[in-house]
Amino acid sequence: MNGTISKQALRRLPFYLDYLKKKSAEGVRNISATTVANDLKLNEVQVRKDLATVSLTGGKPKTGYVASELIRDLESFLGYDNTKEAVIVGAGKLGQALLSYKEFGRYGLNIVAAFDTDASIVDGKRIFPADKMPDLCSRLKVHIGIICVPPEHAQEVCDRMVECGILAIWNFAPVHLVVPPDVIVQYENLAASLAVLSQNLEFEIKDGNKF
Amino acid sequence: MNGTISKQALRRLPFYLDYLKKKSAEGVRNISATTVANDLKLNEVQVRKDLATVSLTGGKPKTGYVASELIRDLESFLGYDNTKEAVIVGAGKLGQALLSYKEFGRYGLNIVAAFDTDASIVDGKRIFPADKMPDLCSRLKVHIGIICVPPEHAQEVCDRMVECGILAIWNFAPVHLVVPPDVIVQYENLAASLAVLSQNLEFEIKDGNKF
DNA sequence: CGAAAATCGTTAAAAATTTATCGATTTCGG
DNA sequence: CCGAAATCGATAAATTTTTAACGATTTTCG
Repeated sequence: MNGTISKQALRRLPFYLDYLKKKSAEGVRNISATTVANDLKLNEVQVRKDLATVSLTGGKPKTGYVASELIRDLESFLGYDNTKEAVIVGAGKLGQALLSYKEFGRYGLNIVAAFDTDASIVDGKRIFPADKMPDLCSRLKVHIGIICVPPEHAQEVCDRMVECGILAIWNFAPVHLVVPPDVIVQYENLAASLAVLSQNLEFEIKDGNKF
Repeated sequence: MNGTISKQALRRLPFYLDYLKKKSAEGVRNISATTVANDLKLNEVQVRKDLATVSLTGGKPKTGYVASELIRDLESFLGYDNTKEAVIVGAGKLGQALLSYKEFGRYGLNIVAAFDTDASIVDGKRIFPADKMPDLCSRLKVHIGIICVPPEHAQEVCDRMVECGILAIWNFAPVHLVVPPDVIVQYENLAASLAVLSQNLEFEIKDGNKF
């Protein structure tokens, strides 16, 4: 309905999508924002607003949204129907995990190659030596780079990516990256999530499970 | 200084910590909120406030904070000096990656065991059959559970964990989990991060790198 | 010593996000 | 057909988070 969306709301959309797909697979045809909110333990108005932003047709009073349409609209909004190419640098455990994560295809992300210092093969996919990156990125017009190297090498890998024309970097290394203003970095920070979890757990234990 | 902290701020703390450790290793003794903010591209007041909440001694005008003290205070605040035990269920690629991620120890997290349907060995660590979990969790008083199984099995693993006395769940499966009110769930949602990245990239390309 | 520069911590304003309220619309059951 | 129940979409209030403004303190240097 409305094109703009907040960053927070954007992060909720994949949740809705997963949920709706599950419901849809269970045979649900129509679904209301109220139901989604209850099941996902979110505020009803928030869900309604989020869905209104992405839905083209809108919902109908009393019946709600048509699940299949809503799924389609969410996928479209999230760009899942518009595959983007990406490369990974760093084929350690994490890099390998991402490389063999089959689901990325459904998220519109196609990992076309992985690089590391020494070439090898993971899950049937070749790992290329790092110096092949520039050529490959420019030839295939890859704009997304995923960094999975140890923190001390992250910045140099980042610099290399920028030289190769990468515009968006998904950084799994726990360091801040310095990039030109036209390059965006999305930090994937396990420590940050862990911090939130631990903090909450601490309260939980301290309060003796009050609630 | 002040005990309360916002969730957002809490997520920034590990960033500061990584940054400060790097600087400290480079020989920096004193550091100001201004410098941190500039290097990390954050708002100066925000950084100052964040640091003020965790720092016991506070900073001094003109010189800033003593790096080593600030690091200590951050680690203490984040509970990194107070190790918590955790178990992983699901020893696929992601589970293995987490299991062999050496840095968790520095984050106050000690993964004491991993479980999966069939027992095996990863990185010198034994993977136990899932039915051993209840016994082990209760004996070792483990309160954190990490879910790395495919989405369709996440809820049942979650239920099992709750039965075992787990109080906090770090969920890497892209599904919402239903838990009793005294159990907390932290979702680690790769798709959500990817959505933010893609969305930003789209604007970037559309705007022709205006900025 | 004393003025200038840098930084701190606090208070206040602005912006973003979440939550509440309400009238309008659609379906269902009698 | 008509009233009750459910849901939508929109507007408004409340909350949270970020950013700005400012006086106070400490160091540096002429």
